[in-house]
Amino acid sequence: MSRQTTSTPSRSTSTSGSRSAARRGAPGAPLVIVESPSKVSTISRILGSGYTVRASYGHIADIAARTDAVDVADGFAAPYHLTKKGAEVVRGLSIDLVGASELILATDDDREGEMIAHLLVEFLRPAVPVSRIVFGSITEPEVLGALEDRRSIDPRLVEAARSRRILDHLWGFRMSPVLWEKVRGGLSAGRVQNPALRLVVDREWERRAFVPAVYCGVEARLALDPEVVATLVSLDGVAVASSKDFDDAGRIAGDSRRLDPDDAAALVAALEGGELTVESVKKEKYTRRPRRPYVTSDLLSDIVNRLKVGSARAQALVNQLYEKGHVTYPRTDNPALSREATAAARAVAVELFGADSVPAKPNRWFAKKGAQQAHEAIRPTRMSVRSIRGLTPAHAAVYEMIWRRTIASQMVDATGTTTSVVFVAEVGGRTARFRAAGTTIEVPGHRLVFSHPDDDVPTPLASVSEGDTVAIASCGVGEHTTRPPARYTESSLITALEEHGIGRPSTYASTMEALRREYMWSRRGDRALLPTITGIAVHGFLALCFPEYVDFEVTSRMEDRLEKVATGDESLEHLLSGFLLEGDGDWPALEPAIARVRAEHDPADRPVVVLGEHPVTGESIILRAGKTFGRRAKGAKWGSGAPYLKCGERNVPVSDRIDFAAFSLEQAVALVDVPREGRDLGAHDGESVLLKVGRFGPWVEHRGVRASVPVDEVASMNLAGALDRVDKRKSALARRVQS
DNA sequence: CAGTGAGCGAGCTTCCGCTTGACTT
Repeated sequence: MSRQTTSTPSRSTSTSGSRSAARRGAPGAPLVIVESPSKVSTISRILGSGYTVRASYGHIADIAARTDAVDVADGFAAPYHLTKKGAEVVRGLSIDLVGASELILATDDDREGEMIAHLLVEFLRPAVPVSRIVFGSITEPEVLGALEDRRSIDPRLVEAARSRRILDHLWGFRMSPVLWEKVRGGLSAGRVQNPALRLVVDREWERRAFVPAVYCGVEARLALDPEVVATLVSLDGVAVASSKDFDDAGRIAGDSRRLDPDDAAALVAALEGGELTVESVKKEKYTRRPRRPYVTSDLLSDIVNRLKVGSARAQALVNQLYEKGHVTYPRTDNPALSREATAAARAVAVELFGADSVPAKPNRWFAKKGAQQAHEAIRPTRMSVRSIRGLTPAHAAVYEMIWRRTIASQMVDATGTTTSVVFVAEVGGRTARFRAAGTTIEVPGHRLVFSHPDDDVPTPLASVSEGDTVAIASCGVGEHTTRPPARYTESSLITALEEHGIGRPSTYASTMEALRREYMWSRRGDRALLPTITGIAVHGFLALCFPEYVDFEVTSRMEDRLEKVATGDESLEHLLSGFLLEGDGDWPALEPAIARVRAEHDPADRPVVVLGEHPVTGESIILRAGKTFGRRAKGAKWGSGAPYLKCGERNVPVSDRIDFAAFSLEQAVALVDVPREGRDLGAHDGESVLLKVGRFGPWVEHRGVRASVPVDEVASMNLAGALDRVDKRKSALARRVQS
């Protein structure tokens, strides 16, 4: 949804008169402006009645959402206009400013906060003295201390923010139209979404190319207490291949060898009822630090995984806890805890688990390079409060996660011992070595409070010594298959973006929604993200024509350059000119690249994939993204824009949402072989059953009832199968009529 | 994202980053 920008006042004008009296602060009192209204009451309480505290509600102004918003010829000038909401905010603040003795800008301590402060001055035009203060957390010492540490707005930081804003605008508003021209109307490109899409699409190609390897292994259950399962690791000194030894093509990558099934069977037969000798016992210290206190990406991931909700809902849950004052600021990239919070978390741990549960020197956590660090980690505001009455179960669960994670972060490492035992057996003239490993945790430390699905599960190993012989309780051959890399979920995608420093805590959830518009989807009840055919086509196009602009490192390079702007070592114009016009060490010039692609790239050369040849006609079958049709604002389409299969002269539509990794030549042939007018599967009740292929995929029809057919069932679809689908559809329709 | 299934017509789409509401069920 695009934001309207206007500086004309609208509605609530009639009430502004009466509001002004109520709103105006104490005469002669300084006006303090923060970004978020939920900070207002706390800061008000700290400052007392001598100050008026108000909020800007985030950004109040923006550059226009139009391609011509930036005047390149005029040194990349891009005027900021009040947004619709910003105009209302500014109107209210001007009233608050009447009679104020001074204006104190207390927006967040980061680049965007500096820009908001700057824009407030630009649009409020105060006649009183203006100063800028920052505080890391809303505590009395920090806030009062900040008042003693006034500064002016940093114009370089503002310039860095402006550079970021304009660069993103140029990128998005110049590259998107190339997609409309070369791929399909309505599509979008941008600094954050390009690499995010790449992650999802690359993973899909990996899965498509993945060749599972089938291999067998031998496992021996040993008569120990607790029972130990030892795995065959080598035969006659040659390593036996296991899942980690195979690459994505199903080949063995290292020196190991696939175990021959006959060898395995012979070995099992020989070992049955026998024993293994302990060849070596190796003990290593096991240590795991606590996880860092929550930053937005970690917390969203954990909520999405544990509560099975989308990232937007996850973000809303945290926001609501914050708005009620239960947790600190919910959008942060900084895992650091304040000194007070650290002490409070330690005190809670000591009270619950004793003095030994915290390290002598408090654990400290640091933000990654490039992080904005305007806030501390997400933590309970009152550390001793373990649960809060009156919350919904979802809110309570999120609060408890935050509480646990915070306390755990201040506790001692989990330590223990990892024991690895090698067993040997000489059977039938062959030397078989087995291995078993186990971990015992002696000091659980932080694990007492916070557990994570990725935590190691303790697996105590029975005590054995070198030279011991151990009876084999049972022995067997196991057949295993390697698995392709997992698809991303919103949770893991957000984590990956955060690791690359791409996107900001305030935008992760909306980035997911933006990508779901055209580029990715998930099946009902499944969180795995699949790229659409459009998404695969767009990424393919971008990777081919603008390889530097799908790079995971572009954002971090941009951040380095913005840092130079912030320190005064580079000008906005120099940075943007390099980015758009001339190119420099960090990026090729965007505009010439676009001109080249416009002139040289033929949309006809953009198959998504050549699936292979039709076994009968010999023609190649090609999957293509939809034609360059536009889409009306209200959703009605100009052209179908749907992807299609091309086989000779014939075009067959395919759903944008198919399982691309599994989409095979056989499936494509089955689709292409369905005639345009449909295939008659036979008659039932005097009327024929028809199989057709439409733009939402294949479907069958009988007596006006239509039911869709999964792509992988087209080849084998017959009269009985079609009637079955039609019947199911009929009863689904009937149920719907009832309710 | 349930459950659709045209083939005309010639003007729309788009970025990232701050922050809450005012809608309905």
